[in-house]
Order: sequence, then C-alpha cells, then structure tokens
Amino acid sequence: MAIVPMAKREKRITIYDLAKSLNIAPSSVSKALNNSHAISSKIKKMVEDKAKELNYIHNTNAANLRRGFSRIIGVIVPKINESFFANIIAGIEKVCVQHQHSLIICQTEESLEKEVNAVQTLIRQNVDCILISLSLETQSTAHLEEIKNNHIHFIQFDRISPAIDSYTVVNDNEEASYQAVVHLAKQGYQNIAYFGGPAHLNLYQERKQGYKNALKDFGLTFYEDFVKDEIISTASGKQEALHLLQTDVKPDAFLCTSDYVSLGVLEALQQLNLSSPKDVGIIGFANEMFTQLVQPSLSSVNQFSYEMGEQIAELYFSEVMKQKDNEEIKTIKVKTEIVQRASSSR
Amino acid sequence: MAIVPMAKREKRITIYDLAKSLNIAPSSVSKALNNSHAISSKIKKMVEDKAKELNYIHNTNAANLRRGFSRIIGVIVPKINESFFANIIAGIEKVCVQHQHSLIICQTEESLEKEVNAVQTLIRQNVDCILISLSLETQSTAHLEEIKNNHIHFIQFDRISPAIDSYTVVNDNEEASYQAVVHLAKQGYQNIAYFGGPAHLNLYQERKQGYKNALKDFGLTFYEDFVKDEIISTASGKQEALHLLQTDVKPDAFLCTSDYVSLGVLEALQQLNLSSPKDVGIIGFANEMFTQLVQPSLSSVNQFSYEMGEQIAELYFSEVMKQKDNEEIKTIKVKTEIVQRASSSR
DNA sequence: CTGAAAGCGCTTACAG
DNA sequence: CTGAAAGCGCTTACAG
Repeated sequence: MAIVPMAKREKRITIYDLAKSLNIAPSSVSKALNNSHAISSKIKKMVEDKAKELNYIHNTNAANLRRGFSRIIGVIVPKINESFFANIIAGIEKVCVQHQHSLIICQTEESLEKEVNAVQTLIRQNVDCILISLSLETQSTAHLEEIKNNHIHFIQFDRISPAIDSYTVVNDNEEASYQAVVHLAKQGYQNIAYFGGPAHLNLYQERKQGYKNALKDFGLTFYEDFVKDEIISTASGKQEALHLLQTDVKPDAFLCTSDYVSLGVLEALQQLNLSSPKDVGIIGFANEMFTQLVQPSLSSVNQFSYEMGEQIAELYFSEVMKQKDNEEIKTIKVKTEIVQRASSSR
Repeated sequence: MAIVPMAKREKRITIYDLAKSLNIAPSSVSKALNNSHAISSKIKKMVEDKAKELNYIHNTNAANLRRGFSRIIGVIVPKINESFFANIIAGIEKVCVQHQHSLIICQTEESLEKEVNAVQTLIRQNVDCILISLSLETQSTAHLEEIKNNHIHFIQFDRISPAIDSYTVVNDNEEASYQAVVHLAKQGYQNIAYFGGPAHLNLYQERKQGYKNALKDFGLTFYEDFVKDEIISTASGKQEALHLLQTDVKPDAFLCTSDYVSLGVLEALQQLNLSSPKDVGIIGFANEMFTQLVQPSLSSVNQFSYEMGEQIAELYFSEVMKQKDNEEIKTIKVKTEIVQRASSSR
C-alpha cells in the first residue's frame, strides 16, 4: 500500500523558544530540563516555570537521535488478543512505565513473513530492545541475527529458539508437563495421551519430554499413537480425541498443551457420551478464564502470564540494559502451578 | 524511579556510508531510497544493491525529526488484557501494518493519573495520532485538550467524552440496549433490571436510555430500584442480584452492560436455587468467549471489538490523516448484534 | 537528474 | 556554572 504524504505538524515550543524568552543559551535550557548538576537552581527554576507557562513538551525523537537510544522497547507476539499474550504485554507495560520506557507492539499472526517485517520495523524505529515470542511458522533465525547485527538487545520468551544465543524467559515446561502427568497418575489415570504443538518448537519438545519422563518414572505405558504434535485448536483437539477414543486401546486421560484443546476433548467426550472426570481425565495449559466456567471445570497448568511479562521487563532493566558486551546468557524460569479442577479429580 | 543511563549503541551504516562507497551525494542516496522520481533508475539500482550489501537499515527516528511526523500511532486503553480491548488493539494493529505505521500502546488501569501520563508520553514521542478509550475515573478533559494544543490528531472510541470535539468510534449503545430489552420482552420477561456502569460515562447513559425507551415502548413497568449504575464486576453483579431477588417486587430479567456482571447474576441465581432462563432471563454485553461455555450459556450483545479496531484505524487513514484544519466532526457507529443463547430463551 | 547546504530539536564535549 | 558549536541521520528546498 502506498504511503500517503502528510501535512507537517504546526511547530511546537522548543528549547530555543524557551532560551530566547529567558535570554539564556539553549544548552542551558537543556541542562535545566534534564536536571543536570552543572546548572544553578536559579536557572533551573526559571526554565521550569517558563516551560510550564509556554506549555513546552520535550521532543523525545530529537533527543533519541542525539543520544543514540530511544527508551522504546519493541514487543513481538503471535497474537495480541490471545489472553496469554495480552497478559504478558500488560505485565511488560506496567514495568516499562515504571522505568519511563514506551512500548511498540507488533503481532505476527503466526506468520514468519510478518515476524521478519516486525523485526525490520522495530530496528528502524530504533528500539533499545526487542522482546519476542516466535510464530508457529518460525524455524529460521536469520531475522533474529539481524537484531544482534544492529546491536539491539533482545529477549526471547515462551516460544523461543535455542538456535540463537539470547536471554530467555520461559516456564519450566518439562517440569510443568511432568507434574501434570504425576497429577493424573495419582488420580488413577493409567493411559495418558499427549496433545502438543509443532515439534520444531522447543516449548513443545520440552513438554513432551516431561510427559515421557513422568510415564517412565511412574511405570505407565507409553503408546506411540497417543502422542500428537499438531493439536493446537479446539477443533483439532475434538477431532483427534474422537479418533483416539474409538480405537481399541483408548486413553483414559489427556494432557493438552492448551486449554482450547482441552475444550475440544471435552466436546468429544460429550459427543461420545463419556464423562469427565469419571471416564476420562483432562488437564490443559494456560489456566484460561473459561476453564473454571465450563462443566466440568477444567484442570490446567497456570503459567502466570502477567507475572511472566513483569519478569521479562525486569530482566531487561536489571540485567540486559546495563551491560555492554559479552552477554552471559541467562534463562529465567517462571514458576507454574497445577490448578486442579473437576476434569481431573476422581 | 531514576532513569539509568545507557551505553550508546554502536553506529550503524548510514546514508553517508552508502554515499561514500558509491561516490555520490548523500542526498541522492536519500532520494534513491525514497523512490523519488527525481533520480535515475541507474543510481536507484546502485543504491539499493549497496544498501543490501552493507545491510543498511533506515533510521526512522532521524527521518521523523526532519519530516515532522512519525508514522506512529499511540493507543491508550484501560486494560490491554481485557479481551474487548485486546481485540480492538489487534484490529488496529492489523490496519496500521498495512499502512506502514507503528503502534505505541499505553494502559491506564482505569486511573486518570496514568491516563494523563500516557498522553504526555505519546505527545513527547511525536505520535501522529492518539486513539483513546477513557478510564472509568476520567471526568476532566484537560489532558485531551493538550493533545489538540499539540496539533496531534485524536480519535476517541468506546468510552468517550462528548465534552471535547473529536472523531469518535462507538457502538450504537442506545440501540443495542433497546434491542436487548426488546429481545427479553419478546421472550416474555416483564420486570427487567438494568445493571450498568458509572453514569458519568456517555456509554452507560446511552445504554440506560435505550433500556428506558424500550420499557416505555413495550409498556413495561419502570422500577427505579431495578436500575443500578455502578455494577461492573462479577462480584458486584452477584451481590446486587442477590439483593434484588430477595425483595418483594423482584426482577425476572437482567440487562447487564458486561458479561462479567451476567456471570455474577448467574451465580446469584444458583445460590438462590433459581434457574435461568426459566425463572430469570439474563443478557450481557461484549460476547466474551466464556458466555458460550457456561451453563446455561449466556446471551450477549456482540460489540464486534476486532472490527471496531479496524474501523478506528481506517477512519484515521481515510479521513483524519488526510485533512489539515477545520475538522468536521464525525462519529462512526459500529454495528452490534444480539447473540441469543440459553439464558434468555424461554 | 545530481549535489551542496541547511535544518528538524535536541545533547554533549569543550572552552571560559 | 554558562554558552558556542558540533553533530545525531535523515529530508528538502534550491541551484546547476
């Protein structure tokens, strides 16, 4: 789409205007406004008063250009309106405001192409740091290298690529998944299926690994057929559950890596006149609002998304922003919690 | 909180570097990169190739400063992680990307103070336009005047103040509310209560008005006690419903201006051993995901939040951005739709 | 079509 | 402590 030209905005009051009306140098005005110690409190006061009087507003853009950094942080997520990501963004925003930073938000809608564009945009905007959770499509990391080449900090979260060195903030997915299986086993479920996402994503590999480890540790049978890697929607969850529940050896429980998938499994049960938790146990991931409202209520792994957002931003301000070169790679694991509800309680 | 100083980023390739390595003038490089017609295609090609070779990335910041506009749009919402707003932001983002604009997002958490700060931040960031939905606290508009004073466009949406002239994008709240009552009446409900939000907000005044008009038009009794203006949470919805349902003259239906409030009403019914839709009808606003999942499923007014986001952004690009002075004030009404579910079907 | 020069609004060495 | 000057990386009249 063509970029439409725009009328230039009317000019605002600048530090030159303040300087002129006070008969001092623009550089003194700048120092006064920046609370420099190399300026008398008398001038400071004068400038502040005049700034208020003339309704002066600082032009961050100009300052950024001169300073070489922007106090803007870019965030790239697959979907802004998925509650997991919306919560993360809200948490990030809260912490950024405390540090007087602004947030530019991009969504990839699970498309690599849009992700690459988003990275470009943010580099052009001179952001100081990029916080990114990869799209489902993303398997290459050239665009992430590009961030590094431009000397912009970046932190990966949730959906990360281990193929590129960076700070990361994630849940302990393997452990979370392990504990979910432990929970199901303790409730007496024996034949546990796993519905996960694309296996090229670290996140899902780890969850699958935790699932497998728990099966082994608890002496439960591992059925190759019970493990599905591309189940990420309610519809596919339902479809696959319908399929599995009508085979000879059927699962009596489902570990789903998304609450939406759990919902699909529940729909399948209803269609087959099976009941949860009696016939089939279900546990999902994310602790979405709706999990406590459906009948039966759905157990879930709480990922503490809002807190994850806060921790991502805090990691930036406490560590990433402060250092210069040779970054020592760090990973933060955000705790998870099994939220036991009706669907896995028998 | 103190702002921590930051190391200057290593320098990137600039148009001067490109110019030098090609032995042409920087201004020619600029024109080539901007696809100006005042430049030969030969130079254009040379520059493009060299830019790719040296990994040149345009510095939007510098260009903005010179051009006087930023192609950045600021969005201010009460809460990023409320699905209504998250959807709106997602819709806005989608359209902005199409027009090569970026989005800076601020949340007010329903606080006027944070809203004022957000406006300041966005003005300083040189955004071209501010899209804002007011906090519950906001009753003054001095900070909105400030936007105008700085010659920045702005559009109010959903929670707007009519006290200040601006473009607005809203649902037809009066009509939506009217239709919700019509729907309840047609289902045979006679004593309809209204649970709304703070009466200083336009939005809620209109919804209340639509409610009243419909009662009158359908010859239903208006009970002063059935109208409540500060019910905006599940908890308060439950509490107030418990109260009303235990008085002498009780409502047999509730029009709630939020699905969360509907949920509270439902909880009250369960506690009182009443059932919906048999004993009491319920309809809410926003068509939240969970409304179709609870038992009974909850009727709701679909506000088409994602589409609202798209329309807000499109209004900016098609109208607001293009004109210069004397804005002729325009309001866009986004359609709504009654989504009938179990809670109001008898 | 090409280029030299000025300027967007700041900040920051540097000199006094 | 104050100020003159340069410069951040672009774009845009203007001249040729």
